[in-house]
Amino acid sequence: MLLNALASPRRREILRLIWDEERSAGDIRRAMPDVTFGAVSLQLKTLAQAGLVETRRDRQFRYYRARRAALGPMAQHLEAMWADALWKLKLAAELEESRRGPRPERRRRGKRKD
Amino acid sequence: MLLNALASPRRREILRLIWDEERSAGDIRRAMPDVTFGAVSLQLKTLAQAGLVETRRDRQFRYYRARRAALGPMAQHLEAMWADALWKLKLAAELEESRRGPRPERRRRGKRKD
DNA sequence: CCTTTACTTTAGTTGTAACTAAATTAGCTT
DNA sequence: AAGCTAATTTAGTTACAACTAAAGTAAAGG
Repeated sequence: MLLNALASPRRREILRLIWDEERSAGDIRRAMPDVTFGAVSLQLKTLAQAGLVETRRDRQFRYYRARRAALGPMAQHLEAMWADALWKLKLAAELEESRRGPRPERRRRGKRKD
Repeated sequence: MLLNALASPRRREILRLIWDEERSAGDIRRAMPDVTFGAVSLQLKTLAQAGLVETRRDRQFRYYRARRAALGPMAQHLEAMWADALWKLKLAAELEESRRGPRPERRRRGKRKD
């Protein structure tokens, strides 16, 4: 659901990254080092289910881009928010608030099935 | 926060009730018998904190009314949702889904402080 | 084949939003 | 004053969204 998808500051942060140009999932993750790749992937899935992003696959990469048309009147609202310097601080505060365990992801080193 | 306040189907249901005319808290509660008075009051508080409702006090009653202006472009979006018959079914489904224990409120019968 | 890279999915944890029951506050009536 | 009624607030419960770690999938390159 549109309103539900936009209620999360994390998802709005992602949406903003892919507002003007598509980016790969890894690219998006690199822009938000406080969460794991899995977390970003799940949020992208939520956005996709809400119809707010479009996906393109190329080789081993998946590219995401915001579907502005699907946002209707909210597109303007979001852009206004992002343009407002005060809002930038609010977003930072919101993210800080919802960041409870920012430990780094461990490196995988081959399979360990037992 | 606007988007956050609108993300809850329960709050949108309340907002809709007080869209065209003010209603007392008890009146609102009577329109949603599946939750307690306390639950409605807390949601009204959330809406008030987001600046989405205005309150008026008269004798022992508190009247609430939607502040459409505060909703900006979302006002239209909400009205469009409510006008759409399909959306009515979706709202019903959402509420049904989030209704986990619709037991009636017990009658108070004097204080028991022990 | 095996390993690495890119990403998704699953299983399990945790913080918080939405709720209930009870206590509380406040106004009205007798 | 006591006893209503209207509504809020508090304390505690529960469901769920957001996360992590690990496993799984898939493509590229040795």
